[in-house]
Amino acid sequence: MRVLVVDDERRLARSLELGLEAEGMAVDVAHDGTDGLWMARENTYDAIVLDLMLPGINGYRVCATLREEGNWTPVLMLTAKDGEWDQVEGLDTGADDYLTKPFSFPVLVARLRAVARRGARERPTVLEAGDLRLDPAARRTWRGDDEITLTSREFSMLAFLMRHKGDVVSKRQVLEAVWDDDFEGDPNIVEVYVRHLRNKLDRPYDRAAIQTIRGAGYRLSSDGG
Amino acid sequence: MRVLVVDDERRLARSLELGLEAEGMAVDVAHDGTDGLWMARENTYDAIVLDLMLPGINGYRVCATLREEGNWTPVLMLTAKDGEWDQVEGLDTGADDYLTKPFSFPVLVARLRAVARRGARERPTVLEAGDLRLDPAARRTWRGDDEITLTSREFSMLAFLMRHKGDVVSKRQVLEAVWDDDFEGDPNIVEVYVRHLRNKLDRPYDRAAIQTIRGAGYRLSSDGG
DNA sequence: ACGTCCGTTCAGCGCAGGTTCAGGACCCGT
DNA sequence: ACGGGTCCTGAACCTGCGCTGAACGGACGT
Repeated sequence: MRVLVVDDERRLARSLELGLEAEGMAVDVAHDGTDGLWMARENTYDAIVLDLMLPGINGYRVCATLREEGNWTPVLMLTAKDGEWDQVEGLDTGADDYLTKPFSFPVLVARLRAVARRGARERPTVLEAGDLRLDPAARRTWRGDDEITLTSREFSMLAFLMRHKGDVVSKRQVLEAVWDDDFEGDPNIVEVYVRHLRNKLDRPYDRAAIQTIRGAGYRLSSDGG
Repeated sequence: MRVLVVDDERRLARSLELGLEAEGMAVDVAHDGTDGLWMARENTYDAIVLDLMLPGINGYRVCATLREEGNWTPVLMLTAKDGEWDQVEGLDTGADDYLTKPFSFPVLVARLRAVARRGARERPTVLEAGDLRLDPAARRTWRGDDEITLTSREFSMLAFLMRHKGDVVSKRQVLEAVWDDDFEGDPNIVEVYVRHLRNKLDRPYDRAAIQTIRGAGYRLSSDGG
């Protein structure tokens, strides 16, 4: 059984590596999101242990990216938080299970085996908000029965908004999720893309899915406007 | 175990850093609220030691901001005062524990470990006071079934009042929490915003959620008026 | 080489919403 | 009754946010 461990806490990663090898698994380790993503792409694993908070690209995006690329290797997400939201979030991204830090090692092994046994997910998740639908794996979007063609940036921005539907997300959050954690350009780019999305999703249908909350950010209405 | 220490007293911060590292922890240090907030956002810690009184942004707002952004890293608040208000205030903000200066180092370590072990807090539900409801994540407010649209300032002021429902809060406290702890403008701004809130929340419903306690401050009635 | 598509930057504009201010109402002590 | 202080009120002012259209430049295909 081949396992990839992605965690930036070296000591934890190291002890996981040793522990899992003691369980008879073949373990690869990556210490940040970029490496993790790269290794997951290049190799075939039976499961991936993925920390949510990572330097470079966070676990959330690593998982989402893999899924969007059609890679359905089982993912066990590690998270330092235990809020209900994070659970939903993790699963919505395409993680198959999650574990809250701190966790006991035997539990991790059990969950990991279960997730790997269950095999890769059969069905990709489709995000919905009213009559707005978005399929991350197929990279397709619909408003009702009409398919909407979006560019790459537009798509990942809408995906992010839909994962947070109903909640206000700040411009900063959007930048970190859709662009990069250390994006240093003009934040106005977010406004520009909101505009693009509105032109494609709202204007032709006389709807208002994306609301702007002045001084706070944007909110995708959970009923699609 | 990764810990972030935010304290502007360099000597104390330094000795905490050394002491905690001697306990086997990985310690990062920030000397003001702005840096602290930034580091808490950028990294993942098992716990944060946060001084209440800070230059830049005070500890109260650092914690509140993190929570509003969905960051539930355990926070141990340090305060130089030992007044009842500060305890309530600290915990209401989303701090998990507090410690009054001066404190003994072993006690700090013990509390810190306890707070980290207990893990991050659960995400709070919406704030309620009678038929007044406020959802920090969605940035929405209702009186009964009617949704009330508030501006950014109005919203954060009402959020503050609701976190302290039933308690009298002074104008000074409001200024420090909603504006800045070094706000130097006309304190009358608080009265102006109380007025705005009353116009939106009370007047149309013939209610009186926000009471003024002459010479002391304001109180949000815990039953919404 | 050229055209097209996308991502990004930029400057101008309109206005929501924040802040200030002055006058009036009210409360309280003397 | 009077005066001082606190709070309320309405309006005016003005900053900065978000919106918009256009232009630039790189990647890519033809």
